[in-house]
Amino acid sequence: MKELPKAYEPKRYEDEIYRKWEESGFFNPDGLSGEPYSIMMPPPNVTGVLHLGHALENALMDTMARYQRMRGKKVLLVPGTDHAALPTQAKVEKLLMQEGIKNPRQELGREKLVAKIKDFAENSKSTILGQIKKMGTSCDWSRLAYTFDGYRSKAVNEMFKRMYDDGLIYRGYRVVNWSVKGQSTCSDDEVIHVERPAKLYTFKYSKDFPIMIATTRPETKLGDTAVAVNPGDDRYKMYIGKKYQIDIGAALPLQIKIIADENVEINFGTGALGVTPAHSPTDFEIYEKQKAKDDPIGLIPVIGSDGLMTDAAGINYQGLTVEVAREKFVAWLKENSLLEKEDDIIQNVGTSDRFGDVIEAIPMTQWWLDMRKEIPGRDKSLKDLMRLAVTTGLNNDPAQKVFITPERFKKLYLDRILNLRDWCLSRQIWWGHRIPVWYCVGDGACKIECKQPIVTLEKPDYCPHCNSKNIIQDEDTLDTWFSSGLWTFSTLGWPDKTEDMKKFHPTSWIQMGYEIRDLWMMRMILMSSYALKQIPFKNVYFHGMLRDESGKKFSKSSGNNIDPLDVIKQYGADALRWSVLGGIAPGNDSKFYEEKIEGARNLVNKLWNISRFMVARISEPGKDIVEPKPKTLADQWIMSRLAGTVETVKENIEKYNFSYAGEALRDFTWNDLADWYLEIAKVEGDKSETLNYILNTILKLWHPFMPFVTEAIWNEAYNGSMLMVEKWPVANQEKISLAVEADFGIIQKIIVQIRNWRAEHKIEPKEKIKAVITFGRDLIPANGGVIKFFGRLETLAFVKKTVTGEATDFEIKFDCQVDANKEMERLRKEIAAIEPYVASQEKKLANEQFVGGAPATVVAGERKKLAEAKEKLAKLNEQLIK
RNA sequence: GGGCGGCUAGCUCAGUUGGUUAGAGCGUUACAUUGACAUUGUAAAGGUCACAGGUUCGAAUCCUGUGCCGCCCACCA
Repeated sequence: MKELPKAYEPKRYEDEIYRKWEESGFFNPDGLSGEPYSIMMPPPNVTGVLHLGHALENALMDTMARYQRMRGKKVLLVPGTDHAALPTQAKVEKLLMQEGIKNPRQELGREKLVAKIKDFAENSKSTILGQIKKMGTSCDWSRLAYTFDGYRSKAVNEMFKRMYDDGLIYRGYRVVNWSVKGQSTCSDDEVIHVERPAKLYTFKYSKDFPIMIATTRPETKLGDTAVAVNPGDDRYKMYIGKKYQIDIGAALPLQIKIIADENVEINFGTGALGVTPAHSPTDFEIYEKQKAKDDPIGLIPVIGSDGLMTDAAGINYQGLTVEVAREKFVAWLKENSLLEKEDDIIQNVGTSDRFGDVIEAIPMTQWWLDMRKEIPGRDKSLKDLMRLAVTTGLNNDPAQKVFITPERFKKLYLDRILNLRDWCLSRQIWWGHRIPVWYCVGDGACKIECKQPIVTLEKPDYCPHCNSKNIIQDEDTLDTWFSSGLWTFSTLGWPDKTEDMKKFHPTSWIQMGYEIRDLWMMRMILMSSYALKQIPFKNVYFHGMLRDESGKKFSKSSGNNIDPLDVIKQYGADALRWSVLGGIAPGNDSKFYEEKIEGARNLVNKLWNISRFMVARISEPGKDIVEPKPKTLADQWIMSRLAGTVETVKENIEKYNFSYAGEALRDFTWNDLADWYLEIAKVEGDKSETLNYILNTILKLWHPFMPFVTEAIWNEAYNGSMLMVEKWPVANQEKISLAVEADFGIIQKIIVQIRNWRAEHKIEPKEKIKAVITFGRDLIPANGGVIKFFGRLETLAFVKKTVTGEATDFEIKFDCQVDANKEMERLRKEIAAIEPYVASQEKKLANEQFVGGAPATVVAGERKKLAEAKEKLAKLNEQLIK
């Protein structure tokens, strides 16, 4: 027997326990046997510290990892961090600007700025890793990965080269999403659409121009080269093919060609679209289409990468910001009576998710990944692979199919890839994987071939064509998601053919927030399907977002930020884990607030205290014990409930219903075990074996959810061994007995009735009363001791029922001074509650359609219910008359 | 414009293929307090399951429509 402190103090145990786990070597799968089970941690960005969302992710991953480890799997959970190219550079630049460095890129230059970012990244990396440990996450630190370390860089270059050699990566002059503030491109996924009021201007290029057009961006009209109309539009048909030369103030007169395009809607606006190929992705597509049709139109960039109007915009506009140029151009239209009208509208404007400024569409030469092109020798495009991975499975192999939880996200994913355009890979920021492409800037002796980019894994010494040593690397870096897309296998040593690759890929399960579905899941599927012909993971689970009490996202800017470390400090890691996991459903957001953490802390403490109680009553604690033989109904009952709980917990973890699994376990622990069985143990006595068995089992069940407190108790109770690698309990199905549970339910009902009666008659809890129970079944007197104890009865007598009614029936009479009026009132209240029910049951059973239509078992059940209710009612009426 | 999710007790949420008198936690109220635990116990109050139709013997659950809240996608100039 042991004396444990009254309350669980997480601080006393957590760090030491984590150290013991780490030292045990069981975080590393090499020390485990069994079937491999792998989870890759979504690497947190090295932009700062972990927030609550990460706490949720760690709780989810670790619960799964610990469960699987105890199930006897060879579990690998790889920790890591993401260099998060653009977000990190944006963040550090912002900090530097706050320190007074106005233009960090100009003032520091590439090398120094990258060094600063690296410092910052390394710093936040170590903070983050420390936080992951605090959460109790059982990951293999020997396989720690970073998207920007040597191994991962090697994988990135390899992937780029393979894709380039396959003709999927190309360099092309196209319209990109350009952030003027960030001085970089971004992908379509990083553009956030924001609704803003805007003006829609309807105007003509000149007095004799036959068609009106409308626009929200008048200043770009200085670069128009065509007007597109629907070929079926009778108003404009006759103009198709005609060319007009007009002067609206641009450097050169505009050459406007009237062209036909099916996508122009006749009924929208003026039914004509002013085409600005340089500054609209749609118009650029028209430009390309026209080129393909051998009926080319021009392309005039009038906005530069600095966000100012270019020379091509004309002497009156060049150097102006777009806003000023817009006003000026509109003024000019008005002066020349070309403006038909201006309407106020709400417009969706694309903004940069990191820099926040409005995204300009600007044509540039960039690196692209082709989504639609057939992969050499595979008869499929990347887009096809991405689709097949979730539908039939890659190569029609069901083993190569990704299962998505919740299922509705599968449809969203498929819809998304349907509209996928080529992925712009290159970024002009400096923090990130430099594109593995080199150019010969030769010594004048260059050949034409020297203009070709050289794509190699490492810097070549010579130009392969002219042998010049004058070779420079592409200035640009890769989209950060390119390296994240490789995560499931770059973490396992790819492109080398490692043992880990063989064992752990495809990975078993991954979890992530739904907000990065398009950014990350899609690209992992793309990369893995392409390079390995394997899916990256067999199962993917999407969690929702944690919000505060009023439904707002947690963020520093809205001042509602909660630091997981503070929560751990105050309540412990187990409480934090439980509070983020409680009440969540796959794919749904959930709310997080103080009371939830308190509730979790109370639960942790409750578990601690029932364990204390049990440990004190176990004469020979031992972890290798056989199932005890039940001696009483209560024993049978608790064993049945325990077995049922083992089953429920397992089933629900495997269906990713973490919340439900936990609730079932809580329900058993608190309501069945603590409130009933442990109380019974006080009267029935001699429960050592059973208590040992129960404690043993529930600690294992609780471990994935609350690793620290369970390990602490385990160590106190069964010192020497480690709970983390104990075998997960197997439900003894034979012990699950509905009959036993129903029988015990009768005893509970009797006790509740006595308690109620006492409460209603305001009988002091201390006061012992006498009672007589008329019973129909022997199990009632057999549990007399329990009833007497719970009901605080002085004496309890039993009378066997003479008339046989319902088998479960019992009646309690109290020998005690009570207020007769109160008793009448109580009886009336009870009668009033039952009467309507009896009436509705009678009506239901009188309904021939119900009796005829419903299954016999249902009808029989309803009949029984009616009989019981009627009997109870009769008895109450009888008592009332007395 | 298209789509998705939510609407169940004061609050946060369960409710698994339609079948007890719709549940839990928190909060509230009353009572208790040397007991493994006040980070506790016992009990009570509290719900037209957003609304309107429909299918069915029977609907919180299935179908249709409406409303409100939240989110995602889209090149509507």
